[in-house]
Amino acid sequence: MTPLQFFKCLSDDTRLKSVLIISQLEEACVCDLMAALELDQPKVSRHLAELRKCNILRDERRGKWVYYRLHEQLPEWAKDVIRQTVEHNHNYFSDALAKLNASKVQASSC
Amino acid sequence: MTPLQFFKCLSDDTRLKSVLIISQLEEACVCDLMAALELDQPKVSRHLAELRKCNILRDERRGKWVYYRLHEQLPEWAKDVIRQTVEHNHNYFSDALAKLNASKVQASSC
DNA sequence: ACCACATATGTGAAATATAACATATGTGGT
DNA sequence: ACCACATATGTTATATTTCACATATGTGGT
Repeated sequence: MTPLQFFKCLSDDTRLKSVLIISQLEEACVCDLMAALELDQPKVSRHLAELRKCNILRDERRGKWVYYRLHEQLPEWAKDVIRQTVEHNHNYFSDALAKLNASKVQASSC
Repeated sequence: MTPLQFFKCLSDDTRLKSVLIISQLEEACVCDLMAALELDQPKVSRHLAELRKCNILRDERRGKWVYYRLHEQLPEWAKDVIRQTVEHNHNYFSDALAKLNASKVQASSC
C-alpha cells in the first residue's frame, strides 16, 4: 500500500471517523457505526468496503453481524499514524462515540 | 486544523510528495519541486498554495524565489505523521529526490 | 522605465469521488 | 421453506477536485 492510497482512504469524514472509532474500541460492527455517525446502512457499508479494499480494515462475520477491526498486516508506520491521530484528536470523534454509547444503553441496539 | 483537513491535504500525489521532500530537505523552492516532480509551474504553485492555506507549509520569499518549509505551528501529532511517512516510505519519493539532485548538478538550476 | 525570470491565481473543462435509491446476498429463527 | 434482520453492491445523479491555459504579481538587473 502506498502512502498516497493510505491518506486518500483517510480523507473522508465517514471513513476517518470509522477508523478512529474502530481503533479506539478495537472493533465495531456496521450497526455500531451507523449509530455513531447517524448515517444510513449503505453509506456506512460502502465506506467500510473501501477501507477493506486498501487493507486498512479487515472484516469478520459473527452471525448476522460483521465486525471490523484494524488490519493486522497494516504497516507499523500506518498503525502509528492512526494511533497518533486518535490520541490527539479525541474531540473530532467524541460526539460519535457518545452516540454509539447512547445507542448501546437502549436494549434495541445490535 | 482538523485531522480531516490534514489528511485531505496529503491525499494528492503532488502535495504528498512535496510535503515529504520538503520535510526531508528542510526547505525547497518552487523550481526545486518543479524539477523533482517534473510538473509545470502553475500546477506546483497551486498545490503549494493549498498546503499553505491549511497551515501545513509556510512560505518565505528570498529574492526571486519562494522557499517552502513545514509550518512551525503544525501540531506535533501532524509533524509526527509526516516524519513517520518520510522514514518508512522513502521509495515513494526517492525518484523525485533524484531528479531534484540531477537538476542541481546542472548550473542551470534556480 | 523596461525586461527577464520566478511565482501566483482566475476561469471553465475534465476527471474523480460521493451520494441516493433500489436491489441483492447472507444468516438465524420458526 | 419462509421471514426478519444485517450487510453488501449496482447504477445513475450530483458534488468536489484537479487540470489546462491564460494572465497577473513580484523581484532584481540594465
